[in-house]
Amino acid sequence: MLAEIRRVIARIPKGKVATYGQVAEVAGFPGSARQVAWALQTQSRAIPWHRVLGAGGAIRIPGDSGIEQRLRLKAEGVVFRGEKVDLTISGWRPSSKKGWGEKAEATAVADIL
DNA sequence: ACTGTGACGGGGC
DNA sequence: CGCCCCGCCACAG
Repeated sequence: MLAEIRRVIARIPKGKVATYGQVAEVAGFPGSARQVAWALQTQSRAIPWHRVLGAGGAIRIPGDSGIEQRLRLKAEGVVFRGEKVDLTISGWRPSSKKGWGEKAEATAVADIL
């Protein structure tokens, strides 16, 4: 479980973000968003933790880490609309077939921090 | 085995 | 917006 979740998060391209629920679903555990959050707390040092947000593009991390997350995301070009991220622009669309979807996918893993 | 706790999410009001 | 409730699941007591 932890491994799958970690793999999915590692695929999120720089400049894009995914939600806890989305990660859980793609990882094969639909409905288990909490486990994604749990995974992040223990694995945060090995994956792009800052690219995972709550539903609607909201930062759910309390305290300074939340501030840090916002800074990191802005730094990589993620578009904010108020306190939340504009998912229609910066939301990650896994293996979207065509259209105005995603281009990079392999660009992610390398640039973690 | 049982209960409480969340970096969660969706639905209803 | 905010609040409540319910489903979810690994983990700590």
